Amino acid sequence: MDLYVKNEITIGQLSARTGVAISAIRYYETQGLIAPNRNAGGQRRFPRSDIRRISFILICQQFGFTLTRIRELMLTLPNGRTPTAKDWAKMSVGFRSELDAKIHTLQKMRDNLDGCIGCGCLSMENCALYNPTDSAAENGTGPRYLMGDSPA
Amino acid sequence: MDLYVKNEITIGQLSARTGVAISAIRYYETQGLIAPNRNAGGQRRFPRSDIRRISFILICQQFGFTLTRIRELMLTLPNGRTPTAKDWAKMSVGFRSELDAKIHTLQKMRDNLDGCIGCGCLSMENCALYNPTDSAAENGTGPRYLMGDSPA
DNA sequence: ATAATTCCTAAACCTAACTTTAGGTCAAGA
DNA sequence: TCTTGACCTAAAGTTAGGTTTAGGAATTAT
Repeated sequence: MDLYVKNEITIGQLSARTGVAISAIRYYETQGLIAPNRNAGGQRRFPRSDIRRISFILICQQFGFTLTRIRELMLTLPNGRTPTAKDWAKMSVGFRSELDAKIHTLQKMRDNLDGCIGCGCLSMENCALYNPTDSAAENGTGPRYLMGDSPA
Repeated sequence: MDLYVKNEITIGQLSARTGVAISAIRYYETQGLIAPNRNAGGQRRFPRSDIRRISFILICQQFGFTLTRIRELMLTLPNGRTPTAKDWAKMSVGFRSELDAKIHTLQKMRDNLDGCIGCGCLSMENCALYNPTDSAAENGTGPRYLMGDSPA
């Protein structure tokens, strides 16, 4: 009755719908990523919109975001009421460009790696693409050219 | 003298060139990702090609590979001699398509997420894009539509 | 009404990927 | 030579992101 009237789901149902383990869902709660209600008996009852929240978490993880960062992102969503399209859109300002940047970086790395493998520079002492004149040391740390710096 | 003749670098130099902490480099050795030589005094001496190996590790990590997987990938590289272009190319068979697939997945997620945010479906009960007729439960677990399944 | 499920908490445990610490050794330059 | 900075090992500690266990309470099915 409770479930029907309030249109809420149990932790088992949320787990089945998202593929996320019950223990993980409880863990997400401890990390402030979701905040389910409780029924009279103390059991968790989740709004259906939490299926979307969980999906969002999974997607963000694929992009390499930590749970801490994901919580920050979701903090801009309303706490009491169900988020509207406007709420999500507001949150996604800047987020979309973060995703774009991440994809861009990966593409760049893939292409450079591809180029380097093609010419053998990943294995050779003097590769114009990767490290011309072997002077990269002066420019600081990191695999700078493959990561995005231009070999000046 | 040793360094000049053998053209090897110290762990501090490798750290400076890659931006990877000395402790991490030692850790990579325990994990079988690199296998430096030792000088008479027992100190590590790295071939310059290990700069590329470290760069490769960093790139793979950005793509979400574990060190275990990365070690597997690099196992196809020769152990004794410096890898040639052909060696790297051989290793990259299949690898390139893994990278492509990863990028593809992220693009798909970004686009679907974008669409969902645009129409508000991440917050609404009945969204044709995300979960038509709310019957996704029958199709198994996971945030299936956002992750790639088509909504039938 | 009772049995089988599902759920609860708290605390311990786990893996990956490192870092820190402690107590020394090696190497390079003045 | 001697001193200072770089390096060594082994072992313990750390953080993220969970899972497992133990002991019990709530719910659902028969």
